[in-house]
Amino acid sequence: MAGVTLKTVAKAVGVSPSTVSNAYNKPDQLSAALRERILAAAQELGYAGPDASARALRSGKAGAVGVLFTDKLAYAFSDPYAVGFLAGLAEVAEEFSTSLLLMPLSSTDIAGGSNAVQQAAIDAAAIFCVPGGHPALEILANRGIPAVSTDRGDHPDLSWVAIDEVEAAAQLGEHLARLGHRDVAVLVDNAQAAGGRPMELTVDEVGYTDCELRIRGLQKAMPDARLRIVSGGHNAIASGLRGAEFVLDSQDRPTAIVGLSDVQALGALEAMKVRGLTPGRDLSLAGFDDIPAAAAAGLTTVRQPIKDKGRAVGRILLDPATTERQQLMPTQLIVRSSSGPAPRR
Amino acid sequence: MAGVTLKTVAKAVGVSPSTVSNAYNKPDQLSAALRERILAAAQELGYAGPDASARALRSGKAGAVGVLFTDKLAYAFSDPYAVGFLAGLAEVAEEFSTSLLLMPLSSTDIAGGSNAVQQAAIDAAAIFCVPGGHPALEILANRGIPAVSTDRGDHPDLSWVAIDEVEAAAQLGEHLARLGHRDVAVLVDNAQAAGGRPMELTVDEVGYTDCELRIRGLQKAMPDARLRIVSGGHNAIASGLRGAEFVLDSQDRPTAIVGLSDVQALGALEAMKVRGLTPGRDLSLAGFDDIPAAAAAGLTTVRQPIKDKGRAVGRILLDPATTERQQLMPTQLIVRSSSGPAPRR
DNA sequence: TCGTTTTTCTAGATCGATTTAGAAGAACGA
DNA sequence: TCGTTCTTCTAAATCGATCTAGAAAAACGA
Repeated sequence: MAGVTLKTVAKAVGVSPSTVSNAYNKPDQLSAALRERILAAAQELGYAGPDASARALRSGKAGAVGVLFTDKLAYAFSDPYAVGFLAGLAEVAEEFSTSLLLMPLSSTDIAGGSNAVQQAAIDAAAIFCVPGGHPALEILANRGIPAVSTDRGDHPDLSWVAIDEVEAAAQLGEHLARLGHRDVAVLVDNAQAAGGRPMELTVDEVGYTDCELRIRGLQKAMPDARLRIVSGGHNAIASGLRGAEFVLDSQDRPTAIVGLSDVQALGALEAMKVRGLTPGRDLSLAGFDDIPAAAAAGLTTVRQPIKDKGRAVGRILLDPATTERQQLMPTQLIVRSSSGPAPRR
Repeated sequence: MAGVTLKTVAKAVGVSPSTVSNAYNKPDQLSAALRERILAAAQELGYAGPDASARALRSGKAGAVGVLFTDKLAYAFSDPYAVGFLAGLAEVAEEFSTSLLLMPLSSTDIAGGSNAVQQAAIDAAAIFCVPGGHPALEILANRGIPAVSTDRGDHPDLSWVAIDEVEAAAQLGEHLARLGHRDVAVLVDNAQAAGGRPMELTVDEVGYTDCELRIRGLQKAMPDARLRIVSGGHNAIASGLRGAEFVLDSQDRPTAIVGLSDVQALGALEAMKVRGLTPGRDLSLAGFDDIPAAAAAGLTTVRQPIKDKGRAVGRILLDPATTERQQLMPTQLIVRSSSGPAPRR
């Protein structure tokens, strides 16, 4: 049963291996009758078609696109925003019958090379929300694998599909400033705080490029506001909850909380509920992304077209007809009931 | 820059290719000094480490697990239930630093072999909600790739992690029967109805194994009820909406609607809202899965431990210590406000 | 000091296909 | 009938590593 290769089939039929290969890959290179005969013999022998790895090696095409998907792969799926990106990407991948390879980014043994990013057989890669300077990015670059990022890089020849993070956050900041907010807590994703102990950070300690830019956008729009950057851990509802608790139970409570993702903001919403605080009245709350649950929760947020982002990344990676390798997607401030005028002191 | 291989590095350092290979894979097989020298030379030459495809070919390990993920890959991400499964699987994959290969199942050119399932370099596969008899399953079997399914198969040597679909559905059926329901519409995922035109089906026309079993469970629990099987298309909110519309606007409205997934049920909920129908009073509604949104919507449903399912599948595929290759997971009927007594005629 | 073990490294076969260049034969046009 | 083109098929090189068995050198024990 095992050990049946192209050669076995070729011998059985009495043709050359090349011909068997052609039977599978280039049907017009041999007579229909012979092809039938070969396929039948293959069936008989239990040959399941050309070996994937061998083909990949010889032809130089893996038939798969790698997805570098946030630090913790398992966390990625807890954010509908990330999932939306993946859905868009999958749509295009499906169209080009290409597989999607989700790679864990655990940075163990980077040098030794026993790393998924190092080992993965991929033709190209999509980089979603990976903190700048992550070793995996370097590995990818070293391997010479074309990549598209969801963050604008500084290299002019880097491909990306992104939003104007600074501008988008600035819009939100202006909205809050107009409402009179001068004391704002910002909830960010942070690996350091993942232990469970919420902590306050400086801008430079924020690892993720997009988060950093959003904070700068807020700062720009509300230059004389006090911005506290707080993290309760990875990007998840529980982290938002913890981060918000930390802030709400502190001596001087801010008048507004901004989650740099809706997921974080929804966590903060829970913390507010527990404390009997009404969003938009007692304290303003805003998020980022506009995931479906944000609408249901009445959350003010910044909408970005996430599925389109995924699709665009897919097109750049797979569709040769795509020439624009740097695409800026539109964003929109969505004002809902969770934001309101800052209460008087 | 390009064309740098093991050999190049070996020649540059003045050692054999085997030694360079060992420098990457078996550090204890050579002196630390030489290893340093080799790694340095590799760096210098721009060698990015052993080629993934070549390694996969020679060593027979691809370092990836395939995921056959529902018919339409893009649809899979619209159901939090499916995403939960993936999250659990990803967790285990990450632990074993194995990648996850999401394969599109579009069945084009199955015979020719230009198919993702045929071409994928994978060591094992997880089969999630793929209709029985799908050609991809046969391809997988032919290739001799070990697989774990989320449906119980009939072969005794097949691995699976599943729930007792019949029993789970029967519990829900009993609940509805006790409430006096005798006329129930069942919303199912169906590819035929994907065109946009909702349609009524027979049990045998339902493609998915799990759906079929759940219907049988309902039938078993409510033998003298009328069960109408209806589909509005693929598994998505919009399909549930369309299917429910079809049923609600028909001559004889049922007294209860069961979505065979929460996503479908949530779609039905929207259709009811539009028509001013209060779930649990005017008409009962139930789902399946217990996704987070179900709780928020007050949806009666059958809970299944989806993340654990994903984890269990991952363990069977990757952890040699796992011996139980067929695991039945528990389910639980969650009664919420969306189900109530059948109104008198 | 000599045999033995251990460490360090290498030669050559091999994994399973695809590709390139070209041979053999059939069909064709004049 | 002869040269040309087209179809159908093949031989041999190649993709880039890993593996097995074993050689050479170093370390060790008595």
